[in-house]
Amino acid sequence: MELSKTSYVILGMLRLGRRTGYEIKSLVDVSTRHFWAASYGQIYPELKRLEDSGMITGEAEAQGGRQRRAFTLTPLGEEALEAWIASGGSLHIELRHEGMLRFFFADATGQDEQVELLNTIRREHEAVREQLTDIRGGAEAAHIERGERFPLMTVDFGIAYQDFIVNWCLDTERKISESPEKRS
Amino acid sequence: MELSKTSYVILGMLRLGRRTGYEIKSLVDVSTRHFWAASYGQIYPELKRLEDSGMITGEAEAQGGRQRRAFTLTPLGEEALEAWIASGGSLHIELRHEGMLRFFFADATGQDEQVELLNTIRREHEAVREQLTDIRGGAEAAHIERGERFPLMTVDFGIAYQDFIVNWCLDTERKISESPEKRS
DNA sequence: GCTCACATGTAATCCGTTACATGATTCT
DNA sequence: AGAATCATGTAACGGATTACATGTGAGC
Repeated sequence: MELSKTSYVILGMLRLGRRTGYEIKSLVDVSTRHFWAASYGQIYPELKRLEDSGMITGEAEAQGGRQRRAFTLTPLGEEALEAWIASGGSLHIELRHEGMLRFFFADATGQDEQVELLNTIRREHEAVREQLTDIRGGAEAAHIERGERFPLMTVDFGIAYQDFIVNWCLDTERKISESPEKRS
Repeated sequence: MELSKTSYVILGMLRLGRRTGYEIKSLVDVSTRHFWAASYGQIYPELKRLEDSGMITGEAEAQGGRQRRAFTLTPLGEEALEAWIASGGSLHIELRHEGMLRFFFADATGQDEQVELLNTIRREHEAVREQLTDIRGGAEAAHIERGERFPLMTVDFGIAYQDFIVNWCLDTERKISESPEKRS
């Protein structure tokens, strides 16, 4: 049984406790989103498949009239999760960066546009950096309260990563501004 | 007329000279692939669409019996390319990193597996770094011979980016090895 | 003669997002 | 009363990869 990466996201989130599809999505949005996103359109069908294969079990919680199905990881699911984390082999690593793509072709424009492009890129990454600092508190709390170290280390990686790109933008902007323009 | 990002890749590559679909694909593989990949399954249909909309023109080159259609950028295509590079607004930036995803959930495994995971991640990025250094010579030549600065800057960004992650892996490995394991 | 690089394309498939449809509960 | 949040799901669509099908030309 081949599990998609996104199904491991679900298994991983359920390992931290009993959760609904909605809660999984919310958690993803404040934790893994920056290196692995997931939408309702993936999560709900995948929950069904994982239940069918016995990796998770869902129980309806009648609280009032609101429908709500919370899922728990089964031993089988936990095993699959741990095997995936520990499995060697190649990783799916993929970057799509429209900013870098434009930058690659930026010989086609003038210096002003080049600098403006770098500013646009930098602003995007600064915004993400800010989101990550907002999130960090929660990850820190999870570390202190429940001993979960890795979510915090992951957020800190994310912040350092955004900083790296922001600084590259600033350095490169300086470099471009200083050296004379040669329009090709 | 809405162009996809990948069609701009094609326009951008054609701006550097007359090229076949095959050549565009080869070029992408040694230049933009690390932040924007493209496959034949996208390139050939997209060439057709771009030709239909008048952004590029293709001419058959009868050299021997081998079929070959090389494309050139039209003024319309060049305009579209430049407008895209200079256009502000939000950029499509997306990262999918299975290594970070596993790392996020790594509280579920032991210290040995955690260290091994970091090694796996590091090795992947070292491999990409090596590919980029192989490419760099070509980008440098393009700079010196044809004044194309941005491809070289982009490769250098890529190398620095890989180095950043490699170093993070090394730092984090040290951190994990030093501090006592607390299995949750 | 064989293999590799050149060269063009399409079909099936996968993965993922967006938009839509529906409704209950809680907070202001 | 109205808005925001909780909650579940599906259908349409888009973007991209993989595998397949086909054939030429150059070098060993």
